Amino acid sequence: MSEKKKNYRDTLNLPKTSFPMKANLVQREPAMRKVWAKGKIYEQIRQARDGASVFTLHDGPPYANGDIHMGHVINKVLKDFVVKCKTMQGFDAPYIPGWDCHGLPIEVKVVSELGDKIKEMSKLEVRKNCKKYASKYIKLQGREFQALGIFGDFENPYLTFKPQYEAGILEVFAELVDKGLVHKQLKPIHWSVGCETALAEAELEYQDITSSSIFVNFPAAKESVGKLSELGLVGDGDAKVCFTIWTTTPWTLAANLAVAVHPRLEYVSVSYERDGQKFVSIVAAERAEAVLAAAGLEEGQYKISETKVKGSEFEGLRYVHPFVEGNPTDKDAHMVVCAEYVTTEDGTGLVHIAPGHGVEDYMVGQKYGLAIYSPVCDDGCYDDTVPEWIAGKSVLEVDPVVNEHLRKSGLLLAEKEIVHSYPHCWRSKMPVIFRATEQWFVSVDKEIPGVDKSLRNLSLEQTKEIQWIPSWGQKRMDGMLESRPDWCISRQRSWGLPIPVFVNSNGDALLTKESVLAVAKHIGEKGSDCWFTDSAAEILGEGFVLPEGFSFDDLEKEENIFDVWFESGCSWHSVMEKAGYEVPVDLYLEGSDQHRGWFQLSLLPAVAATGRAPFKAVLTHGFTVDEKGMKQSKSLGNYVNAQEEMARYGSDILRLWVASANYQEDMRCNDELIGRTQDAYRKIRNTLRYLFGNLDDFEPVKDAVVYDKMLDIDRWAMQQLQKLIGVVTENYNGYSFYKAFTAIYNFCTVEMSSIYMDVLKDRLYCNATDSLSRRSSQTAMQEILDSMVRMLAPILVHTSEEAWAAMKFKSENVESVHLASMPEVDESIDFAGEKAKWDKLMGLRDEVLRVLEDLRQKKEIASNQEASVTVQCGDELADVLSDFGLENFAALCIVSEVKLENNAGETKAVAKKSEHKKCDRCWNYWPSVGSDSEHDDLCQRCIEVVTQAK
RNA sequence: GGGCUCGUAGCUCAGCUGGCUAGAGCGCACGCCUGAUAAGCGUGAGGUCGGAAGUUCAAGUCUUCCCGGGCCCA
Repeated sequence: MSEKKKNYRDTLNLPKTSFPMKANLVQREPAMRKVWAKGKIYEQIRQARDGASVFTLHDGPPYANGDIHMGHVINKVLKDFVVKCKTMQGFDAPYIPGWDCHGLPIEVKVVSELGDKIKEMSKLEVRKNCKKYASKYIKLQGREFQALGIFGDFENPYLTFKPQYEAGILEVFAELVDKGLVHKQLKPIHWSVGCETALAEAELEYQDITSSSIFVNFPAAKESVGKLSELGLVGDGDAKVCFTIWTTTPWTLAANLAVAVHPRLEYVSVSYERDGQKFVSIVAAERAEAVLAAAGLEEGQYKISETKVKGSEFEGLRYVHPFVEGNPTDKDAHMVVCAEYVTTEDGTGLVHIAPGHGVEDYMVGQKYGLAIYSPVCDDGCYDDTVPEWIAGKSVLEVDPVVNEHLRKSGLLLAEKEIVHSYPHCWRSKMPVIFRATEQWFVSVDKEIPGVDKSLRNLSLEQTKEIQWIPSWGQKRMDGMLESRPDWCISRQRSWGLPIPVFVNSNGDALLTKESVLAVAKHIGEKGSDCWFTDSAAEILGEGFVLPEGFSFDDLEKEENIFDVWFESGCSWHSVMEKAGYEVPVDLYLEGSDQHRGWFQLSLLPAVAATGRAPFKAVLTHGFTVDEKGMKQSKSLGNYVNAQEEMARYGSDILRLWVASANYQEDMRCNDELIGRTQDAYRKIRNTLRYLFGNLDDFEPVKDAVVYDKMLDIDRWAMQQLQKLIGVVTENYNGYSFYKAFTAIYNFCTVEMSSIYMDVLKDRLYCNATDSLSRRSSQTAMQEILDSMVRMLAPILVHTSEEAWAAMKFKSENVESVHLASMPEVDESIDFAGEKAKWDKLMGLRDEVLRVLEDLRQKKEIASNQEASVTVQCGDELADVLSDFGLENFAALCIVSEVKLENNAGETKAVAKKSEHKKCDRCWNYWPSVGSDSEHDDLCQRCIEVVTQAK
């Protein structure tokens, strides 16, 4: 008996394929990449698309430092999705990866690695080491990116230290100079004491720190006390009359030049006694009680004046600096001024002003003609213009000294500690100070000649022309453009592109469009090292005509370098425009932090130089967070190591994880979550494998069945495929990869695995190999396999390639699936018109399956094939069922028999164990089993198949 | 503190202009199959739609406030 059964097994068309169930991605992927590398796949693709419409995704340069992390993975994989989709849609979509190579992080790292050796090294030698360092990481990251299955011109990436790139930066800079947007100015900027350089906003990190916050009495000058008496604020002639200020940075008091009040705010005087000395303090009415509380004075110990005076009344009054004798500047100082930004949120309503140490202070100082006094050196220590007892001390450590001095002189009204968020240098991690230095700026508010608009306004106009994905990107960018200050583009370091300014002995700067272009030409040939080796004459060229007042033997080179953001912000020109691509490019795609960073700082130079944004569309993605939605960091221990994940699961899994998440929001990510995408991968892979297994004997040219002659359920499958292609196309076009993924995945689980492929088994396995019914389903399966593999190609780059290679027949005669095209919807296949019918049939099928489950729970049947089902329903459904055919519906439910009772009542399915015998070959319980005495264990269909085969 | 943004089952996502007992897939539980087999199928249990007020005949969907998260800034 068992022998007999075995024989029947051999008469079946069981799946057969060499496409393995186990992916073995970690082993298989590198081998596949070797084949791609050997065949120069990227070059092949570019050649194949030569002459096609161009789609330009311009790569934002990652910083050439460290291993790649999940942020890189998300960004680069999304970019690769875009490039591969566009390529498969027929575009010539180049991908030129780039790296940001200059800048502080590398220099700091190199300097610390060099240690003491650095003292004997020239700038040039330091730069050489930096270049070596950057190059190492460019190679490393390049390998890591390619290990993700990313295609691109990794042989010729763009690097911001390449001479031609540097020349491009200067060409853009020349335009800005020509338009008068570049100027030098003494201005407070963020200064890193640790790194001894100016910092850009993007180079700051905010951390909570504890600061000493102090209330200080600034004694009013004698001549001003009279005025205060007139105003009715001072009665007691013995009292020390003071303007009371509050500050969280005591060290800046040394540079104090004024006290600001709000012109329309009301002020009062409070009288009290301290250490036997009577005081009268001027404070904002709203702040009086809070100030007194801070000073530890209780009710009865003080008196608040009835009189209230508007701040504007104080303008021009004088005070005596609490510890600086005389005026350290050559301009006016130590007076009360008015400023709109003074608030009563905290403090006293009087603000100490140090124009050299705060942006708002600076602006107030400009208005009142104060000096920009900044008595702090590069290393963060006071110079010798301050009182002797603090001269030379580090401002980061001097606060207690200042406080103590004030306490001794009786002017410290109160002191307490506060915790607040304060900017820190991203490299040295030290608190940043505000310090006025001479820096180069790009003006955002100066009118650009010819257009009569400022760079700010012109940029704001441009954001309207850009497609922002998601759409709120514009709001975000506009907000930043509206509030940003002038762009400080100079840095005082070695590792970067020098700002091409020459100075003569009069201190006049040579900076013209012509001079910058002349430098650009020289640097484009020799690289920026030449700035440190060559003479001004060599750099500018012998033939350069100097403007009046300059001569070659009286030209010093400035040693400022550019903010790296200015460098990467010119990539649209250095990389794209110079290579002949049209600018604006089609797409920039980065994390949403780049609204402030690369997007904005590319927009500004481009708008300034060309009047237009450098991109047509900007797509941003969110960041990875842990499973609870919290920020990931190594110190919190919730950090996901991209290298480990790749080594554990393979890059197709990582890519599938990227594809499965909605990148517009934060993406929850940990090892478990990535591991779970393996389940989805297996389902997709097994779906492909099943299709492969049943197509082994199928030759389309010979066996294919035209759509009209296909079986109903096969046409249904074809319809579902068209629907899927439509959804996937739409979502690939809209960069909604996770929606495309969901559609493909659900197609695999529901339409294919749970319905179609299950239903098909009887027909595929048991019908005659060459029967129309079998060929019909194979035709659909071939089409589905071919389309699925192509739709999966942008995401599962390796697996789809493996599948493509395993396909005996393909819709396109190309070696790699990445050279193939995306499937397109076959408009002749109407799935909408058939939907109503199928909804009814599938609904009824669900009902039948529920009834069968009941039967199974009662142990009356095991497999569905053992069941006989009776459907009771009304006319409408009965008609649908009759048209479809009861035997077809039985096949759809994988039961042996379906009977119909048109009882005009509500729809109901009844099931029982079949009364018929089981066919030993197909396991169906059909009436025909046993009707043939020669084959009493078989059904009629199987008898025919078995005898025919002989 | 400010700007932008997000918060629907354990996970990934649907829920259009407010309108039936809030859906899907995965995962989970239970069961079936053993002719896709380190596979396949079925059934089922899971949700105060972050919270609270409000507008409305009706709110996951609109308004306000609050809570929590993220990015950027101060």
